[in-house]
Amino acid sequence: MQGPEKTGGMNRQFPAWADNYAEAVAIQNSLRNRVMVQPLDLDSVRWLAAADVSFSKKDPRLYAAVLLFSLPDLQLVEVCDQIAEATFPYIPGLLSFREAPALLPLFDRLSQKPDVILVDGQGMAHPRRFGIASHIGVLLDIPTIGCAKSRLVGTFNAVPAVRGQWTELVEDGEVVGRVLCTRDGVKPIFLSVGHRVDLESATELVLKVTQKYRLPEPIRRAHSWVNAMRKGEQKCR
DNA sequence: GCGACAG
DNA sequence: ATCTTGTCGC
Repeated sequence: MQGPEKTGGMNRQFPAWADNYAEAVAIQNSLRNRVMVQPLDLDSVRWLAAADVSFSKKDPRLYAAVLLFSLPDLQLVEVCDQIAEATFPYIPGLLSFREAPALLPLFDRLSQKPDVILVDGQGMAHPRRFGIASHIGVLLDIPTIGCAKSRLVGTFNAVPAVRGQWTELVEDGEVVGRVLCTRDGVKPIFLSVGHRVDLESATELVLKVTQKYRLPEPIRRAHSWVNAMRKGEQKCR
């Protein structure tokens, strides 16, 4: 008799996704070339979405939500959420295989197609230039921006704690993102291209939707929403 | 072999 | 990310 199999931490079936590390990496390598880096006309952005996932250390359930905001008023106009079973573990570099399956279905339920999506994680600032923001962007073919709270890869010079200041995030001689200070006196966030945007457009848009706090308002609200879901609260607004 | 390591 | 209590500061 054997105890629980330790095959590397991976779980069972995952239809359109992956069953193991090697397969997941192969999928990333096959999709990475679809990423488009190009300017995004911010004046044409009417609908902006933010996606996030929360979970407990205990149960394997994922609390996922996509919030839709109107611009330039930045008002929350719609929320689509769901509780899904986690079928893939968290592995640095493979975050999308854990969280994206729970988020993608939610976009189909939105009444408006987002002009851009803010994702809590990296875009091209990733070992294979294909973080969760890029993955979601390519699969939906919608512009996406990676907004992470910490670094996955790359080196950078310290950023002055002044709103709007930024330094380049570099890996292997490539500029993979920006370390951006969104508010005076706060730690910077890690911005990177997800899909169909460039760093200039991403920086401008993120600063535009970052008001009183360190994180962009849509990301904050999404984070708050999924956390409330997990705690079984009703305070959503 | 030893660290690093989005969420 | 989550698990946790108080605590320092505007």
